[in-house]
Amino acid sequence: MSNAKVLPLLEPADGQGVAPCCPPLTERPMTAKEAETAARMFKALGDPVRLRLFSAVASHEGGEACVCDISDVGVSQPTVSHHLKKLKEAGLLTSERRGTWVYYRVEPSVLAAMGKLLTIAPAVA
Amino acid sequence: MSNAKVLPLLEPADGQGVAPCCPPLTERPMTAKEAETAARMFKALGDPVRLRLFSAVASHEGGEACVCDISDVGVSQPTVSHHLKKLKEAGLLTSERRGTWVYYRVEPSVLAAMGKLLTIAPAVA
DNA sequence: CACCTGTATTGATGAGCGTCAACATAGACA
DNA sequence: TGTCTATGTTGACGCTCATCAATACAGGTG
Repeated sequence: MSNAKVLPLLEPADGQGVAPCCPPLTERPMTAKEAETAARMFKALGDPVRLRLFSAVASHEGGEACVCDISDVGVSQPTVSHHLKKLKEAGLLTSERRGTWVYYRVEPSVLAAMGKLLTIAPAVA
Repeated sequence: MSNAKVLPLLEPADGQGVAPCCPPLTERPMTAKEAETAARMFKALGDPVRLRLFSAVASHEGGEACVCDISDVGVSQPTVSHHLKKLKEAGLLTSERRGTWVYYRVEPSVLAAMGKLLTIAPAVA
């Protein structure tokens, strides 16, 4: 149960498209269901410690990092583990155990989807 | 005290640039202070009701909306007012009273800054 | 002035969250 | 097997938050 897909925030992106959960925030008012989905992602990044952990993973070589590489954020080890779990449950990270260490990696499609959410002009095709 | 700048999330953008609070999440690990700042914005959008309110304002004609236009989100009027205040405190919205009604409008530079935070490739100049 | 509508504030309540110490689990190695 | 390191889980504590009813405030109209 390492890379469990906990939330269907967005489809696995069949070809190369991103298949975001919702249109840009500025395109039309979000429905309740869309907001529920998208808010989970924003909420996951709404904690300073989680944001640092996520940034540490995202900026690490190869887009992945061992827990031991990123756990210097000023909180205890159980708290780090707890936050990484939250990021995983939000669909922002995946994890994989390799020997003694557990490596976390970003879900690039989610990052792109969130970026599109904040797009100003939809630029209709 | 209508358009009070509550948080110095980003500079007023002198020329036309955005002057974001922090580099893209993927560029390098965020510092504690950067994370504190950016997390406030994400946290503000981390509630479904607030996300709907923000989207309603952002997608409304002219980028602004009267409270009466967007308060149909399934919660009481005081709760709507409370969430709009939170969005304002996070620097995502500004408000202005015009006669009987209060109009909220998005801070476009903040939207752009958040979008840049989620940029995948920094595309070094 | 009084009255009405739109919006904000107050105070209370219950749920959720961030944090830690203690403990548990997984894998490597001898 | 036992032991060590890395990571996850449990349980508890205090704090924050989302929500509402009641109330207050602002501005318009009569």
